[in-house]
Amino acid sequence: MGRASRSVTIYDVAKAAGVAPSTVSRTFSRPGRVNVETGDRIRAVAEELGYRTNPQARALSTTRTWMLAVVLADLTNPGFFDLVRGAEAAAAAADYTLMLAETQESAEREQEVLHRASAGVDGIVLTGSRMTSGAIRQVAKVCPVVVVNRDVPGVPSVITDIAHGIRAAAEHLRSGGHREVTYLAGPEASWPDGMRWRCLRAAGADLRMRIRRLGPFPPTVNGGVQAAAAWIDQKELRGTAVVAYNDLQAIGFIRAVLRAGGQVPGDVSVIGYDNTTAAELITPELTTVAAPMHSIGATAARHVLSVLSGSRNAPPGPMVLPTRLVVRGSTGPRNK
Amino acid sequence: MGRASRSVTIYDVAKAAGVAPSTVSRTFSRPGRVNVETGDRIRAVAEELGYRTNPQARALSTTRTWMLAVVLADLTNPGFFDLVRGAEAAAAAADYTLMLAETQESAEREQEVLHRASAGVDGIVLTGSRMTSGAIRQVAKVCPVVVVNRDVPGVPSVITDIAHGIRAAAEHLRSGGHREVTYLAGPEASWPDGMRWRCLRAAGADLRMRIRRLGPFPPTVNGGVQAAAAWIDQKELRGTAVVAYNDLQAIGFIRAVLRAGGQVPGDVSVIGYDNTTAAELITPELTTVAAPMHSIGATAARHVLSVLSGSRNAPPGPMVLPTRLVVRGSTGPRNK
DNA sequence: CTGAAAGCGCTAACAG
DNA sequence: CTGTTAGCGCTTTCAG
Repeated sequence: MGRASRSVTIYDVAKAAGVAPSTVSRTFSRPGRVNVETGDRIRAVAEELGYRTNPQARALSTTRTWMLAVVLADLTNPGFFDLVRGAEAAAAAADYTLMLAETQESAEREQEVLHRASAGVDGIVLTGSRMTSGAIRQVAKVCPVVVVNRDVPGVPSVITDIAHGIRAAAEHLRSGGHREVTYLAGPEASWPDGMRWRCLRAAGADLRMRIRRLGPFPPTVNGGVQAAAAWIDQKELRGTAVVAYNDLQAIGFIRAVLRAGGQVPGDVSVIGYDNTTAAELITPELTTVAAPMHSIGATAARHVLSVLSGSRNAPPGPMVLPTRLVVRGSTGPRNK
Repeated sequence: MGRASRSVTIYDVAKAAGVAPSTVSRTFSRPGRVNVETGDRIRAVAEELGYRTNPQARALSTTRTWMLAVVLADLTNPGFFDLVRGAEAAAAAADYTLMLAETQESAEREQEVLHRASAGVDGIVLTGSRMTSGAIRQVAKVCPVVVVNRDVPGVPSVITDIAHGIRAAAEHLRSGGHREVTYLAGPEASWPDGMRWRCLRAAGADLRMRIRRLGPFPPTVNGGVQAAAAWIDQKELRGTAVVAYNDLQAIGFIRAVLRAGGQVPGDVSVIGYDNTTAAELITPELTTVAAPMHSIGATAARHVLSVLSGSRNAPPGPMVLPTRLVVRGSTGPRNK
């Protein structure tokens, strides 16, 4: 016999209100199916007694926890804020509570987190995953999952139009006269990294630009600093423009170049990815590819919710949202 | 009768392993109290069947959810990252899972979030609260709470040595020859805001500096921009130094001043608060007061946990952690 | 519309 | 060490 600490239950309320427990239960779970007067009385008594419905007990009999998990690789990455808020908004609209978990870029931690979460939430929005597609499909079997920024066949996902954003970036550089651009690679297990690289290559081929790749480097300011060191080492091969895996990396790169006496965009034009708030903070301000993070989060959450409510029409492929290039001061015409 | 969707339960495992359900239960909740061979067999069978212990059911009989909530005002505020990670580390060490909730600076939302969370988690770390002390005490009655960055009599809390940090800031300015400093106020319901202001006043009185207050302004980059406009309007009264509510505000302030043609620190020295990563990103780099956010989070979480495990010795007052001034390029000698 | 009763999956006495 | 037996608080048939 579990010796739970006493709190106010439907039984207490029922006794105080002179009705059956099931009526109290209905009052809170199916308000329509109870006499409105009785309902009011019960609610009043409940309020007075300080009754709080116990979500665990409810979940036990309904298998619904009314919780959604958003699991992400790195809390620190500003790109996620709006995503989280979008998801939160969509969840709240459906009376769901959001739970956030960070995996710190570790596939192992991610596995563990997912394992835990999947038992306690109704659905999962998985972003920045470092796990294999197989492992993700596995999780998706146990608990509805929507993957963000990655295409995992068989699992619903929402991604952005990377090809378009990268193409716009390449065209922008091309129109500034740049013909040799270096891509600073992000984490190896990152799907968007591979995608950005391929798209940039394709755009380069199309626009007759030479594209080189450097890295991988961590997706952080410090990673960008490392990248700059490597880039500087390249001497004559380095070209006149750089597209970084993300804003943080681009910022680190710019700072390191400036510190080494270089000029941005004088010596090198730099483009980031994500359009985080930091992009506007630095000098020069960062040209970057922007995605509608809020919508992404909202779309993903809404889709998990729709699966939960039994919608059987799995979309044929990933849902794709648009990107756009935001031109600022870190890019300029070629200068040599 | 709740018609829960079938998943693997201890009964299934028990049958397959030829033991009583309670033995299976023990295997997972009290591994010590079961024959190691039997335990191994059960674990093997469980693994094979894909058994997952149901946290809701467990919580129902133990009243322990093994979840901690960290509720914070603004996800975007970089100061929180390390706090969250510290809390996460402490929680993980005790086998607890962290759940994050954002209140977006709204007391109403906060109330609501707390209401929800308190029913589903074992304890709460409450940071950046905008609620009244009374309301917080109320919540604390229902569910163990540790408040961060605020002193709420009767509720355990961890705060930082604001007086020390602000005093160091004032001394630093004073030694640069500054005698008139303006404090840019943060949100009105913010406890640290009031505290910083009072400490700065006190330090000013002590060091014979004149302290003025401007605001309140939002604790954001944009708030800093607004603050700069107000500050510039002050004309002769504005003094030669500014202490902002936080880094974001300080950054906005600096940018706006630079944009208006002013010099930093030439015309005005600026000090932030929090030592967020952005402080190092901007030009000039920001002088700021740093607090050990990771420790704060860890301390808070550990304390909630200790209350949960029945430690009855409530600390007499808030636990206070040290602060220090990080001097960078946004402050310099007085120049007029 | 309301009451009675049977679980949801797990834990915790209590015997043996 | 293991089996038996009551529940934890809530939902949901099934009667009335």
